[in-house]
Amino acid sequence: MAEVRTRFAPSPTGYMHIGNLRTALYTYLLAKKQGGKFILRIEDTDRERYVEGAVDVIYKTLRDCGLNWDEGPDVGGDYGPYIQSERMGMYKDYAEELVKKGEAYYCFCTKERLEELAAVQKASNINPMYDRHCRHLSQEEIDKNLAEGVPYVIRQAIPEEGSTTFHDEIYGDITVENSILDDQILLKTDGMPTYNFANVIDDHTMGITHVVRGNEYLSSSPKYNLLYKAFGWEPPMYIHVEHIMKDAQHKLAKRDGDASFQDLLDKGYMTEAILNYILLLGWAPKGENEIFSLSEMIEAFDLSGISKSPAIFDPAKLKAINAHYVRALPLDEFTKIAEPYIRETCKREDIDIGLLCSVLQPRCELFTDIPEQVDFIDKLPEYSLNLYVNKKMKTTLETSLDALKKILPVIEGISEFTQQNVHDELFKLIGEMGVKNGVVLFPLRVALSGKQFTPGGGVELAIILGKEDALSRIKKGIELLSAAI
RNA sequence: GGCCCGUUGGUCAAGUGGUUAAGACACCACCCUUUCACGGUGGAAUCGUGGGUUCAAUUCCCGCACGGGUCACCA
Repeated sequence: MAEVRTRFAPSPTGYMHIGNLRTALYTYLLAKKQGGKFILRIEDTDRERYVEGAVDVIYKTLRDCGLNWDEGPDVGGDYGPYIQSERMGMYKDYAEELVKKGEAYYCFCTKERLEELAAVQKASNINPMYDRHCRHLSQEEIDKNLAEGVPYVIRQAIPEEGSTTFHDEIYGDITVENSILDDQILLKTDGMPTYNFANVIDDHTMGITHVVRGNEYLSSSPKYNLLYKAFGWEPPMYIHVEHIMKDAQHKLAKRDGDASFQDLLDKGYMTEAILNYILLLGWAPKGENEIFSLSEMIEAFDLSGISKSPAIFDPAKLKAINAHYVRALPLDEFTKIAEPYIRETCKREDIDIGLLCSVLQPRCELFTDIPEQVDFIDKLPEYSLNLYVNKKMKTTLETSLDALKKILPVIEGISEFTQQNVHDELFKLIGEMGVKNGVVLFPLRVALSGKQFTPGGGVELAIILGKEDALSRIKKGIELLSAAI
């Protein structure tokens, strides 16, 4: 079997939708799984939509994700150029070849006539389709128009009868009647190919064997097949993938705020987690494992796992996967990434970042949550005394006050303020008091942080804050509780 | 509207002509614990609907409903 060649062919919009990224991922995996080539082609035939710097967004996203291409605009290859606008010369020739074969024809219809036609069809409840007015023009008329420089397009001559079947690897054989297929435009008035035409030419001339693309192309695939047939070419294998939805009836769209790779990055998700999650959105592994590195994905990926129905994007699951990756990070790496987030709200220089990170990591799902988690360190927030009351711990305002009063001299008495010493002394106190750990440690944690949830327990917080600050916060707690009781 | 595609717990989903219908996330309970989290154990929760075929249908066929896609000189 010939070498597998797949391609990712985005148009440069400056925005990488995660649905597109997922398509790129599947395309990449499909090629790599079979030791084939993954090709990047930029489809920029729409000049009006050109966005400065958009190609770089594509490069950067793909590279960050590790989806490195074997051939492409910047790395070259034997099938270039890899930017559609640089391949302009060839499309016209191919279109004219089709005209000669009788598989396509010149159309001189004006925009006005087309609009009128569409209006009439719509009014009479007929499906809007080109009426093939120019399909039967005499050669004299055609030559005359051409000679006079009348603007024209080239349209595909769809067979007037019969049906067309194409095969999709996910959906199987799909058959449609030719009578419902429009004589679509192949070459525009400006000489540029339409997407549908350029795609076929490019895929064929680049030797693409498998086409992975969004489900929206399912309906136009018969026309693609007819085009391949008209040229006498072998069509590629088609793999159509369903959309990623925001909910049951809406696709995940730009305005939803988390539709692009960059949006997700901005929200604090890790690249590996995003890639891992989108892999699972529309593809199911054979085993029970759901966590995959890129190389593991290549190993595990197969077409049979691709879903036929749309998948709803679930931020909760993404977050869970992200948490998995955060926890799997070596501590020093976690620290490196977490520090800037910590510094957003915690400016104190005298704290032990290493200790803070070691307790923070298991409680961190998203890096962007960190600023809020550590904001109590610089300044004790105002807090509700209700925090001291915990049914399960059996703590009340009274027991908390009592505990804090007993903790105070113990902390004061520790000369070498280390985690070990603080731990030992407090547990000695707990032993003397004959109570459960929580009765002492729970109020301590509250007094030190003023928060319900904290990175670490009372001992760790005391060390992070330092003896002096810890003492003043305990005193503050005693003061508040005394006043309330 | 025509045509095409789809429909298994709240979400992602595996799977089968006879199964206790996997697993993950979320949820609930309990355990562990220095709170929360992490970890562990357990729980609740699913085959859209109506017909047919069959000894047997979630699985095969048809209709219906619902959802999506598409019908551009956009890609």
